[in-house]
Amino acid sequence: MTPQELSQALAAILADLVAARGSDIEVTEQDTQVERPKNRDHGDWASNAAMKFAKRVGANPRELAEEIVARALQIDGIAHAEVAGPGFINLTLDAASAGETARRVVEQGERYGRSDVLAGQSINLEFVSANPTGPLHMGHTRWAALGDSTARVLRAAGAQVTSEYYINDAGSQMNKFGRSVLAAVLGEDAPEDAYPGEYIQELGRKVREQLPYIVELAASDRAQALEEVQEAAYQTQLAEIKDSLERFNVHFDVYFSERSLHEAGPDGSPSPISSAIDRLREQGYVFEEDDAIWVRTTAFGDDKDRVFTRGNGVYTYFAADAAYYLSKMDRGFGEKIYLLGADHHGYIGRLTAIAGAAGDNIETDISVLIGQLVNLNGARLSKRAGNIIELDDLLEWLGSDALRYWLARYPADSPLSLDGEKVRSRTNDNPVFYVQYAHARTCAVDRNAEAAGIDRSAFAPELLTHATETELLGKLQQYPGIVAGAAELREPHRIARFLEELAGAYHRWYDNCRVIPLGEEPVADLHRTRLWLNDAAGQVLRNGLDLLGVSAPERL
RNA sequence: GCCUCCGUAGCUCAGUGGAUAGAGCAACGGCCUUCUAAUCCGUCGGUCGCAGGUUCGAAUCCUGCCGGAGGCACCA
Repeated sequence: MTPQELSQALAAILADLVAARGSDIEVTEQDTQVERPKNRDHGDWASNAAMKFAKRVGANPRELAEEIVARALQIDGIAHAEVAGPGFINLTLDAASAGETARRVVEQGERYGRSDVLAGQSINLEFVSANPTGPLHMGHTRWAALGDSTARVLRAAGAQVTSEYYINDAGSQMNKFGRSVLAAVLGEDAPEDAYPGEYIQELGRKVREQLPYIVELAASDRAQALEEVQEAAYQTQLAEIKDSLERFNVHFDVYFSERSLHEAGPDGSPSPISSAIDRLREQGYVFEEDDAIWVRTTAFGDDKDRVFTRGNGVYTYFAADAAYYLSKMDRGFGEKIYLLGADHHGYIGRLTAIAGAAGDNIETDISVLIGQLVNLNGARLSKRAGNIIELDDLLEWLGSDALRYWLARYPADSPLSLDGEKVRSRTNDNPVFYVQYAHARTCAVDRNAEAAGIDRSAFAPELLTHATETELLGKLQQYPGIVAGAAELREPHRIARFLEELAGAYHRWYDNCRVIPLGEEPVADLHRTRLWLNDAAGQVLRNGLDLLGVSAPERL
C-alpha cells in the first residue's frame, strides 16, 4: 500500500462516519493525508484526521479515531492500527504490503515519483535574466540552480513549463557596454562610466578578430563602428552566458529579447510596447501627467504609480516589462512565475499590478518569488573580473554537481553563506557526496550481485522485515509525495533534504542487510528480494538527483 | 520613516498547526577477516530572539518590540 492509497482508504472511512452522524461535510483525500511519524513507535504512517474532524461533527476525537481504527483494521495490508495521544491514528503495514513498493519502483523506473497533481497547468518560469553585458557571476548562480530545479520539479508533477531568460538587450546599459568594448577594440582608455573588468578587454580582442576591418571603419565612421562592435560583443557575450549555463546543466526553453519588444512589425505595425500601452489604456489604467505617460499600478496595491514614457518620450524599462508580461499572456501561459533576488523585491508590487491591469487574476496568474542572496566565504577572487566571482570560475573550482546541490539544498528565502572549501571537500561533511556515494553503492551491489549469481527471479516482499528495511521502504514510499509537495510549494530543496534521508536509510540498510550471502550461506529468495530493494533505492536516488540537475555516478 | 525576508544546538541549517524540536559538522568514544569504512553505531549539546494573543494543541498563525540582510527612481 502506498501512502496515497492509505489516505484514500481513510477518506472513505471518515466520509462514512461523518455521514452517519448526519453531517454533510465533504471529506477529501487531502483531509486524511498520512505522514511518516518521527517516532518509530508511532507506526509506519499516522493521521490527525480524527482531531481535525471531531469538532466539526461534534464528536470526541479519540472516539472518532477508535471508529476509524476499527474499520481500518479490516483493510487488507494494514497489520496494526491504534489510537494514540489526543486522537492520532497510527497505522502499520504488513511487510508484504510495504515491500511491494520495491517492485513498483523498479517497474516504474524513471517515472516513479512523477505525478499529475499539476496536470493541465501551463507555467512560465522566468529566472536569471542577467544583462548580457558581462559574464554570469555569484549573484546569478543561486537562481540558475534553483530555477532549473524548480522547472524540473514542476514538470515531474505534470505541469507544462517553459523556462525563460529575459535578455535586457535594449537601453542605456547596452550602449555603455558597446562604448566600453569599442574602447578596448581601439586600444583607447576606457570611458569614464565604462564597465570594469578584464573581460571587456577579452571581448575587445574577440570582436576585433570577428570584424577585421573595424579599426579602419572607426576612423571614418565611428558611429557605425560602435553599432557593429556593440552588436558583435553582445552576441559573443550572450553565447558565452549560454555556454556557462549549459555547463551548469541549466536549460532555458526561451531566450526572450527585450529589443524585440521595441521593434515595430515588418508591416509597420506598432511595437509590442506601444500596443501594450494601448491595451492597458483600453483597460482604463493609463494616464498622462507632467509630459509623461503613467500606469495606475496603485489600483492594485503598488505603493506608487509608475511611468511608461518619460518626459523625453523614451520608454522606461518598466514599459518593456509590461509588454513582456502581455507577451506571456498572449502565448497562453496561466501562471507566470518570476524568480528574483531580494534586491528586486520592490518589483513585486508593480509586476503584480501589471498582471491585474492586464486583466489577470493577481492571486493565481502571477507569482513573484523572492530569494535571499548568497555569499561565499573562502572563495578565491576571480582571475578575470576583479572582485566579481564568475560562474565559470565557480564551476572550475567547485564543479557543477557540488555547486548545484549546495545551492538547491536551502529554501530560497533563507540567507545562505557557503564555505567554498566545504563544498569542494570530498569527505562526509559534504552531503552531495553522501548522496552520490549511496547511489554508487547501489551500483556496486548490483555488480557484485551479478558476479555472485544473484538474479531477480524471485520477489518475496514479506521477507523484508528488518527494521532498516521497513525504514528504507518507508522512504521510498514517501518520494512521490515529496516531489508533489516540492512542486506545489516551489521548494526544490525538499528534494535534496529527502535524498539525504534516503541515503542515510540506504546506508544503514546496507550495513545490516546483505544482498550477497556471506561465506557458505546459499543464495535464498531473501537475497534476491533484497536485490530488488537495492535497485529501487538506486532508482529513487537517481530520479531525485536528476530533479536537482546533479549527476548520479555509478562509481565515485 | 515605510515595505520584504531572516533570527532554531558551539558552526551551517532542516522543520506544510500536531506526539519527547531534528540533521550534518565540530568535540569525545566505538566497528574494517565485511556487497568499497566517502559508510555505520554511541555520547555530549536547546530560554526555537523577547513579550503578549489565537486553540484541544504554536518553532509554525496574529500583534508589538529587539537584532541582522535587502529594498523604497521619469536608473537599467
